Amino acid sequence: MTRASRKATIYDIARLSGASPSTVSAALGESWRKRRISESTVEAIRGIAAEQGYSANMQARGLRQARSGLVGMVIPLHDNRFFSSMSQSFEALARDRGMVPVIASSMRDPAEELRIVETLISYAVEYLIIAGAADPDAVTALCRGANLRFIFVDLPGQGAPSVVSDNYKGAADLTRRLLADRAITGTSGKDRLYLLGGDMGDYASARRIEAFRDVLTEAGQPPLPEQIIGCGYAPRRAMQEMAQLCTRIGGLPSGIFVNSLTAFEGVLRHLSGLPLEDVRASVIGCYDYDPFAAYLQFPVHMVRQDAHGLIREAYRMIDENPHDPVLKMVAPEQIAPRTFYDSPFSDRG
Amino acid sequence: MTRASRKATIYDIARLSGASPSTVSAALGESWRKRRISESTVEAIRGIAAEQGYSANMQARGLRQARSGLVGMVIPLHDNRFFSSMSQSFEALARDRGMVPVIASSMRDPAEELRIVETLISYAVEYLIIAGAADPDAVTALCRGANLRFIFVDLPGQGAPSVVSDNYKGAADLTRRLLADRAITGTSGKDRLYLLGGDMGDYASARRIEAFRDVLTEAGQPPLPEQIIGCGYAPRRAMQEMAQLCTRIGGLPSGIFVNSLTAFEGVLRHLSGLPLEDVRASVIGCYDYDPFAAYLQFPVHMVRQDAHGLIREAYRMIDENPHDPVLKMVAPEQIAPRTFYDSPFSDRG
DNA sequence: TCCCGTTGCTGCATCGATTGTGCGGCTTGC
DNA sequence: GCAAGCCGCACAATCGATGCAGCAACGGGA
Repeated sequence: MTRASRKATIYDIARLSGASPSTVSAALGESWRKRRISESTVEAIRGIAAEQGYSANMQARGLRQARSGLVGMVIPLHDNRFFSSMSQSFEALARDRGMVPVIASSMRDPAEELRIVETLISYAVEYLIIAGAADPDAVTALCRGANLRFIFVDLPGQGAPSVVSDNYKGAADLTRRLLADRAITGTSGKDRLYLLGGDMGDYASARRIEAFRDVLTEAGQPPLPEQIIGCGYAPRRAMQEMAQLCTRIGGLPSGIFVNSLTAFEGVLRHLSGLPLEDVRASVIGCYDYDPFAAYLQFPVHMVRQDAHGLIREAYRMIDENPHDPVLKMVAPEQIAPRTFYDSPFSDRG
Repeated sequence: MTRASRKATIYDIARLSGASPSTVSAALGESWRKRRISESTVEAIRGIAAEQGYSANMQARGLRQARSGLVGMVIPLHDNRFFSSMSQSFEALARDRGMVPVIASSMRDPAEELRIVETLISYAVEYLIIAGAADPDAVTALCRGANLRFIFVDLPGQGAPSVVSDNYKGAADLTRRLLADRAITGTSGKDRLYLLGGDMGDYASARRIEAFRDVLTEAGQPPLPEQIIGCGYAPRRAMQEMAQLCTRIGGLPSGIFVNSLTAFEGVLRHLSGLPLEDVRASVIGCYDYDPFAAYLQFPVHMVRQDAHGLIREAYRMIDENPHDPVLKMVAPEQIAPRTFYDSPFSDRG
């Protein structure tokens, strides 16, 4: 730019090129052939535009065309392996279709989540993915009101298109693996399998708990209420609950099913204060995968949720735009202790 | 909305309320007092707006006001503990000042990075933070041309305001810790400290390598060129280089300074195939922190970069808007092996 | 009664890009 | 020689929100 006071507009380019603004607009876009602008004019205009560092004002274009080019996604947290993998896939797929991704995190706060959705609607996002929704019904109402195409991921919405992990199968398989790894009789407080972490109320946890319950029941040891500790996702809270549990039953239980990586952080924190042989006497599973967590001082059975698959299916559903709300399931993957999973982005870092 | 065909506008509200569009605009905003709109009118209009599920069109507002309410940040990757922590802080601080954060990842591709910056400029972001820039000079040129306030984080730009980790100090301290932990003579290929990961060309790695070199030199064992293996950040590549190194020197070296968490993933992958006592004979450090990596089967000296602090300083610099470009340093924190760090978000998950 | 000030609101231009319509000028056909 | 048609472009309306300037109505003071 010769004068850096302001961004160049098509009117500036028009003045400099001697053409009209509409000609400039056409020349810089795709429509110049249709509008019968001569190639020489187009080239001249494009030259000047490049010289001036012109770039279109998307607010003006969006206003006129009633489309913004934005796709939105709401996640609970950035700072989380599962959701940040989703972000990576979401962004890649958005750019593949020439759209600009906008990702916002709600901190699992329903009010914040709603505020974010409203904001994204204000910015006229064309589609919206809501991952791990805190209040799916309110979000559904908002999106319906704004006539916005939206889709839930990880946590489904009532009567809204959703893509979720197959939490039941993932948790059932993990529970079976834990039972197969150690003989657990279920006859004393210590000799039981405990599930720790997650909210009783949220869909994913509910399905996992259901699976946990069913598998234990099949195995002839239906779980007592105190075997299921839905203490949320926060590391600190999980650590406290873990400590309490150990105090209550007088030591580590035979097996622990940890419901998320963040909760596992807290559990690990507790375990790290115990003698290693005690920890190794327990069998430990975690519903989520992390390469470092896979190689701790004790073996951990893990489940890798297919973040990329979830997002891919979400986009597919957006494209197909089904008349009736669909619930699509994506299978998670069981990861044996001490195993590395090759992420699609492991050639980057 | 009574008819969900379209989003309500101030013109719809005006029609329904019998007021004029300008009155509606004022009533829904902050300026109704200044414009002497009566309180009763304001309430009536707000009632109707709420009923209609009205929300302002930010494209129109932004166009008119020449401000978008957006703040942008470019990061190399979402799927990375360091950068996703930045995202979390960036978003929290943006919302604190009533702005909407837009985060994009470049995959460390300079061309993609430039395209993203152009896009963000098109959307009229008001400030831009570029973390881990792949091509700082090109970004600087673009932002200057668009008259945009921008700031580099983690990797500084020439003659542009920047906030970076104190990589020299962090790496020097880490190197010293490694040397203090094991007697390393530096007299044979195996009995040396190796640095692995990062790009020789990028600023952060360059400073760290400089520190590594200086400390080793002080200790009387100036490093050979082959002791510094700048193989990038990708796990797979780091694994291969690690394997090659072991082949070359006939086993694990006495010490390894791993330059990033992602490279450490690859290193771990190699180490996991070796007998544990061999691995434990080496001293291992990683420039980055992860709670699980802190509790592996062997001790790891870690460095935690203050992502939140970096972003906080970046915002501060944006607010202060210094005339001359400044380079602000933020100290990283040394984390002893088997130690947990309490993140500011560890009460969430 | 006239003038002035205040109150409460409306009209209109504007931001930058897009797009339907239209208008000269030149070529072509017969 | 005149109508028809194409070429290459300009004009003006439009998207939704904002904010300046101004207008009608009303009250109060002289």
